[in-house]
Amino acid sequence: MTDAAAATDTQSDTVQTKSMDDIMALCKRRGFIFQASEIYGGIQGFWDYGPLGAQLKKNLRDAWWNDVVMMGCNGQNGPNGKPVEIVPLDSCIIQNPKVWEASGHVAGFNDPMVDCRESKSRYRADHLMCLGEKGDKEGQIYAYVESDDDSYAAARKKLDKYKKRTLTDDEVDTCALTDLGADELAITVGPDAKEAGTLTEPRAFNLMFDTITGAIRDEANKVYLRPETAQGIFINFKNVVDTTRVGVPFGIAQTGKAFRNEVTPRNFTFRSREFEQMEIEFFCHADDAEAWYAFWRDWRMQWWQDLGLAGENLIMREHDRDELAHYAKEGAGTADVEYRFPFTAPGYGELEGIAHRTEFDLKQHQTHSKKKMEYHDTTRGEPLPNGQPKGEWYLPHVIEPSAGLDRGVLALICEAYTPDPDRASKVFMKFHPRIAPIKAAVFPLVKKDGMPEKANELRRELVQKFGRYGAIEFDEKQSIGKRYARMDEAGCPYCFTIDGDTMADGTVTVRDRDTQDQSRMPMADVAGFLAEKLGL
RNA sequence: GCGGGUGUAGCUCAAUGGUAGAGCGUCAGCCUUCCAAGCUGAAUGUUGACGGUUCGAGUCCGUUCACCCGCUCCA
Repeated sequence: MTDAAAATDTQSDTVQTKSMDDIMALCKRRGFIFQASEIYGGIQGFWDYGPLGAQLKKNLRDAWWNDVVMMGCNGQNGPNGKPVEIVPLDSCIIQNPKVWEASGHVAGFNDPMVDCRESKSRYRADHLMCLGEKGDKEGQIYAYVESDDDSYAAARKKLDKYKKRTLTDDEVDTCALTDLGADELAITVGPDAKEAGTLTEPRAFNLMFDTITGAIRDEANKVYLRPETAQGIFINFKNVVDTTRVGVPFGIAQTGKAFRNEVTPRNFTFRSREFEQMEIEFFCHADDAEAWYAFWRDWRMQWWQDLGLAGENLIMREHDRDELAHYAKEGAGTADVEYRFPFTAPGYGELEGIAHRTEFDLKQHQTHSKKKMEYHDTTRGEPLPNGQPKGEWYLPHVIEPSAGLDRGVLALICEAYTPDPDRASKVFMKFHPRIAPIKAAVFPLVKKDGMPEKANELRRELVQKFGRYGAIEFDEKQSIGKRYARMDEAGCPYCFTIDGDTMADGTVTVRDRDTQDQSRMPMADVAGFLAEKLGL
């Protein structure tokens, strides 16, 4: 998360006034999200989706799948002036562990950490350096943070004070903290500590979950649950190229679960240990990477806005060069689509990252697997005598728009949550009709005079036409006000009510969730009305 | 991992160490021609879990689990 652009939030404080506790209570009450394993006391970092949540999540996933994959960025042309080509993939959660060695995750996800008992600080062990007087085996050693001048200066100062004199650079010896033995660690003073021996032994944080394949528990058969779906795409790059009539530039898209053993799962579903990603790896020539990066960055922002995350709660943030991931250092850049959640406000939390990963991943897999990953581009190269291009072999660059499905759902829920003291439910969920889990409700005004039968006719028609997009509710119990109120809390955009006039002239009342306005229309027009509202 | 807070019905919350309750919601019935109306009734709890002190623990103590906030972390 970041608090960039946080300074401009004074005019709209709608999000800040939304209580995350209230939102979580509604999620439980209406069956959007439950704590996983709740009856056994829960389990940290895992959440289950209830009936409404599951449908909401599916609607968001479907919207992504349809717009990205099936329609190739909603049918628009890419920067090359041609339709954007995307093909789907569904790769395994568990792969050969060498995949994660090649990707850097085995090394990167095992950073040993050191805690300081005195200052309560935590450091990455490989980021800590130590200094002491040359040749001194027993005097105190001072730890400092690598390439942090202030931290180094503080350590030097502490050393001088301990030795009661100012040491010259030549008299000082430095080494990595990870090279220290237990004895030496006991006489080491932490970067933010005054006393020696307050640093713990470096402890590995296993950020990848592992398990074991085969019937026998043998460490040699250790495998990992994927921490990102992306690698499944990279390792299938050649398969797709060889078996599908796609040519660079093109993308491979995939949705699926990923797992990260987060040190501190927090903020409802925002940082879960099991989560679902929606990832595109878009392959293009290095020369075109910058244009494609800009294209994806802009379109992905637009996409989230079109789903209802409009306004100033959504921002696009380009990363500073020094905070880029290792694979993106040399690229055109990385940008995040970020949403201002109640728990991040006035800062923002990441929904999707668009990164230029260069050719890093394909190169890694080419090196580790010793399989050629280069693409033969027959549209490039010098023209041959017969007029055809000579062709060019290269490792494509990758633009990766990687979105968090669960984070998207959470943002949609937070955005939709709208307190309204003037209405019966006191709150309603203002979901965009396209992603609303319940698309419409049909009510007989009273349970007599043939109204339930008539209402059932309409219900049946709507289920047949729209049931694949979401639920069509039918309710004949209790007062009409209660039924409207229930639908408000579930976020159903339109309710259709059959009354005495319906029996006489065939018109029904349509009630709008957001405005609470009511108007009449012929029952025969309802399906057309709903189709238009759902964007079908 | 550290510090602080919280945990009682589906939800929001009460309950001096002394019989576990209310409102809302849910369900059933009556009533009802457009916004949780009205009436009647019903179901729902090992008070997060385990242990201890006590004649007696939702309440006090210990441990543990989960959630929230602040650090930390987030290839």
